Amino acid sequence: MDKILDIDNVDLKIISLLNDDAKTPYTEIAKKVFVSSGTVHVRMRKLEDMGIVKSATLNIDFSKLGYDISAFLGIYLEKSSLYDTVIENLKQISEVINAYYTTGNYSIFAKIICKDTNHLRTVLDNIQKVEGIDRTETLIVLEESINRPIQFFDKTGKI
Amino acid sequence: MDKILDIDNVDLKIISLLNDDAKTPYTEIAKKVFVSSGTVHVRMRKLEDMGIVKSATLNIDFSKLGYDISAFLGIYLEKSSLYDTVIENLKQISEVINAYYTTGNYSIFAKIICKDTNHLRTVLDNIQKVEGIDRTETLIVLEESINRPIQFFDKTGKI
DNA sequence: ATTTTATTTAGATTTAATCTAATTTATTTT
DNA sequence: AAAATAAATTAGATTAAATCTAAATAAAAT
Repeated sequence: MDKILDIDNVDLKIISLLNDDAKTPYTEIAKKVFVSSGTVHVRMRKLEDMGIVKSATLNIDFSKLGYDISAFLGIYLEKSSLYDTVIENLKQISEVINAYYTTGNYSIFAKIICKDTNHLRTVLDNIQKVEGIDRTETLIVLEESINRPIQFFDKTGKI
Repeated sequence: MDKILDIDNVDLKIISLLNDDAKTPYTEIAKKVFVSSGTVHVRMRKLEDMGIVKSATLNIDFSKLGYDISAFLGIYLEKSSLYDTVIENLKQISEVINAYYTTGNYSIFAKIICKDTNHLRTVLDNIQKVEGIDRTETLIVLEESINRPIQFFDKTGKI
């Protein structure tokens, strides 16, 4: 039984609306989806139980909090078998907020957030020190031009 | 007047707790921060007014919704002056959920989410068709090993 | 020291979340 | 196709939280 079959347009519409603003009351979601608020509750509990909706988080403007630099890091390992241990070490560095195993030249692809260039320098130093990391390439984010949630479609168009 | 000076550890602690679970009732946040729930409200309104907290969104397991492939794209432009118009065109492609202006070799660095390899193929085709794009490099995400919110620190340690 | 200003709080009111039982809708069986 | 069963949805009641207001406290300025 395919999980995706258990998901209908009501579910997707609810996810879509809450993705725009996770604090929207279920009563309001209910009106927009043309069901009762009870149904919204039931559907959301189902989505949470299925692990589809994992949590709700804030969308924060980090630069306004003094975290002015975010950057992507392409990390080259000495041996790709070191992946797991390097990831464990990167978890110890709190500025690393994402890390991925990707196809392409990099062994690990990561995202970091820092306060300023000095902070960035320190973080890069700490990352270079991690056993098994050969070298890194840094892509500093100068502008975020698109940042939006996924949009769902069915045969009839946007949900 | 520096905005960051208006933010104290109470604010950061509130942001930190709500970042873990944006649906946590303010009454519960209040207990953990040792202030009244009214104060949590006031602080959150301040943070929203200052544009620091922009919104709350869901953390969704896209693979369970049938979106099995996410990928980063390094995009090379014919001329870097085409940045703005290319971004406008990328906004029309709903699978593009992030796009950045970054240092490094790429003119644009983007993230896309697709259902399967067929869908990825279509999306890549559509992106290649965008006027001004020279070529792209695709980094397909095979595993997300770290995904967490930023952690705040002051002189005394983690907030 | 006194006034002014800002922040926090307790308590009241409004609003929403959650639960339950009943109804409706859909599915299966005969 | 009709009856029986199962599943989903709803209205309404209860519980809990958000929001507002006015008073109290604390901080800053004169």
